[in-house]
Amino acid sequence: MPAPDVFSIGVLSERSGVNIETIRYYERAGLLQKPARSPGGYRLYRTVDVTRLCFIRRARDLGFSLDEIRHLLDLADQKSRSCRRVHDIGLTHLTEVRAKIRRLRRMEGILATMVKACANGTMPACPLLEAFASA
Amino acid sequence: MPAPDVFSIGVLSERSGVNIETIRYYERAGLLQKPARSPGGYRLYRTVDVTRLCFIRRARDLGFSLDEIRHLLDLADQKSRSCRRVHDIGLTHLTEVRAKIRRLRRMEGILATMVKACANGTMPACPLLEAFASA
DNA sequence: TGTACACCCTGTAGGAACTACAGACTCAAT
DNA sequence: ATTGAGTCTGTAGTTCCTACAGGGTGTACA
Repeated sequence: MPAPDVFSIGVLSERSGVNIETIRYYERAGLLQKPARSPGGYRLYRTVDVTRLCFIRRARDLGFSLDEIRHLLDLADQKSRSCRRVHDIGLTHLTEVRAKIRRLRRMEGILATMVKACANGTMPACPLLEAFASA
Repeated sequence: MPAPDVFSIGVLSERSGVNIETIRYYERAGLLQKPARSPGGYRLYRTVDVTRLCFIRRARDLGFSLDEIRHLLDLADQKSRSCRRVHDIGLTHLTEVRAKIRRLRRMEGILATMVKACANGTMPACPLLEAFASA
């Protein structure tokens, strides 16, 4: 590895918690820029790539599609030059994020109730399903 | 349709917001019980199926895998007889749900800041990526 | 009664987002 | 110079859907 702040895909995988194969897949899918290469053809990464990959991982875990994440990353990269466009895309995602938070809160409350009741040994009728019937 | 509280897969799809093909897929995958059939072989559903499907849809949207949802549904169905087991599984999911809420909150704050700044016409340096670097 | 026409059936093949090899090459340490 | 872990490309498999094709069902209306 030529420089101390440059590292291999294995190290990137370890630091980001993203599978090596998945990293290469994200590169093919255009979510990560093609990295520099060592003389022997090894991919060379930097800290900024760890940050970006962590973001992708978290966003995926929260149910965003790769397409949505591409949009969010474009926001971060400020590829959409127009402030108006940044505003609009941001607002759309904001609405979605808030809806997800609401639903998770509801799920949280219900799970907490179940867990507490179960700790007491009294299993309540399960309200998990009903909670999502409406919203 | 034999009875008024019994309906076809098309109606179920409409009421739950889940694609017809996906409903059949969930049945194959064992997330939905095999429904009753009309004399001609049509699937017959009831309101309880709408509830269950809505739950699956929401949970998927929140990033849970079908396997995790199976677990949650088992909790709801109380297939896991032991209260201790219900407690443990519930607690695991509760921890996960709370972590998701934390991350979404962070994302919400950042998006809100960006959107507000953009409404003023001043584009800030983007903190979206950094937000997920640590947790 | 028959005949449209929308709906449903099974089965299979595709897409998205990974994941897991195989077979060959690289790199660092000895 | 050699060994062994790590990486390369390419391809094939998995999960979770999604979209037909080709055929049967249900009902409404003439």
